[in-house]
Amino acid sequence: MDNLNDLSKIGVSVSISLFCYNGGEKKILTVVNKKQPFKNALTLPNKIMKSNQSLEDVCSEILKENIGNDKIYVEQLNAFGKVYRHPEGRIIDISFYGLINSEKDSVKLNVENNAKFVNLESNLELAFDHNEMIDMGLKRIKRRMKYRPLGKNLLPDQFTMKELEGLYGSFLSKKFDKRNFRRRILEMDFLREVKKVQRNSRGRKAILYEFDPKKYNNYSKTGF
Amino acid sequence: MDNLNDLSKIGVSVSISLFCYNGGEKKILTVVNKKQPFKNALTLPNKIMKSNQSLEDVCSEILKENIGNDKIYVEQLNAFGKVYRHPEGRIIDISFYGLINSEKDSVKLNVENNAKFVNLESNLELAFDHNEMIDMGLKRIKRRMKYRPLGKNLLPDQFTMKELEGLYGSFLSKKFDKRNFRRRILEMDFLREVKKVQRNSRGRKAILYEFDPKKYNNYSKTGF
DNA sequence: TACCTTAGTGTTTTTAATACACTTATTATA
DNA sequence: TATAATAAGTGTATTAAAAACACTAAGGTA
Repeated sequence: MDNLNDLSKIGVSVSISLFCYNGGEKKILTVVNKKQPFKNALTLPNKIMKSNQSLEDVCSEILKENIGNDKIYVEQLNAFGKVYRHPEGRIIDISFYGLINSEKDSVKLNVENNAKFVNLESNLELAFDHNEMIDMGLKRIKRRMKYRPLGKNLLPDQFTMKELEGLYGSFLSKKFDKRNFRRRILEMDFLREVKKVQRNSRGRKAILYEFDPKKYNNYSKTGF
Repeated sequence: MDNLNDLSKIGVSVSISLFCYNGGEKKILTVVNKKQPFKNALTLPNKIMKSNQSLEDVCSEILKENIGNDKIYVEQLNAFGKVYRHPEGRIIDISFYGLINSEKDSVKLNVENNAKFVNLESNLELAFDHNEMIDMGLKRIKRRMKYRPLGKNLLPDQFTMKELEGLYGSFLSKKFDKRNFRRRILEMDFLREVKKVQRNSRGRKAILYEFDPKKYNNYSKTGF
């Protein structure tokens, strides 16, 4: 790379679409942009990569900075490299998505950055090409959950079948038949019963489940 | 990006795993590396990105340089960003894969680069993390062909059902039952009959098919 | 204790996937 | 020119998976 300096007027940034699912709602972590031309616009948390860092290092940094916790499941999505995608210069972005449960995972939102989880509604508008990144993240999750288990990172440690069904229904935009859903999930055999609890003020107690870590991880790697 | 210059001692390269399928064999385009420490080793064709280029522009450049034709189907695979992945400096690579049919698509192999298609055998060893890239490409193709049609870019314009079956069998490492395969493919309804031809020195004539471009493209976008 | 609310359960029907073997068309050659 | 050899093409029965569907059980409240 004799001429790396000439060629390297390209900055590399990493951004994360950090999804969370709370109270039946899909949310995403946003920060407020500090610079013109998108000053005060919402963006995905992101950071310029430094030459001594790996992509995962930058993810860690972004997560620590914005939620004070980098023990979060992330996966690479896509590189965004259009020439004029960033108004301040030539910056390509390697986009990741992550999954979090904001009760179970410790989260200290960075006040300075105005970090917050906002509802994933269709009218949510982020600066740059960040909407595209979210869409890609959602698509990836949708596809992934058809052949791998999902929930460990998005749900609390223990949950009812109805809550799991709600999660699947929410991400797949689909209403499940609860009998068929329950049967299919239980056949996959990665859940174990914990106990029964009252989930609502009245009505029958629901069975609480948790993921069997070994089985969950196996399926997570190899798919069904 | 006040400090883009400090931070930007990261080079960005693009590489392509260009797959081709000829005579029942999967092949991949390789070039011979010219610099130490991997001098003379086989690598994937790749190029440093310049700041006025998009990722796709670099792909075009790589393709033109090595096969003299950039009208090739490519899709982004993954960014590779380990700190020491490249011995000459800090370079992250955005890896693409592509599909080509070397009869139908015009190909002028770059002699200077020693560009050639080599058989995809398990003992093929490339420099850098390029084997990882190929593996990822193959996995992606495998997954993709389960819910989208495949073949348009890898087969000649007209082909027999047996040839299509061979392609699927080769990429999925699976032997198909020819009756079931034929039924499934024809039900998907993206092929049309052209005529019958003698494919071998003897035996019954085979039906030649071609892809119906509209239907193929629809399924290609939306999946089955 | 009756009634309202929520959780949990089985069976039937439909659809998709798999397994399986012979017939037809054509060429080579006896 | 008949026949043996080769390759292409075809249909049905079985099995497995997905979808449709409605009642019973448990607990709280009035």
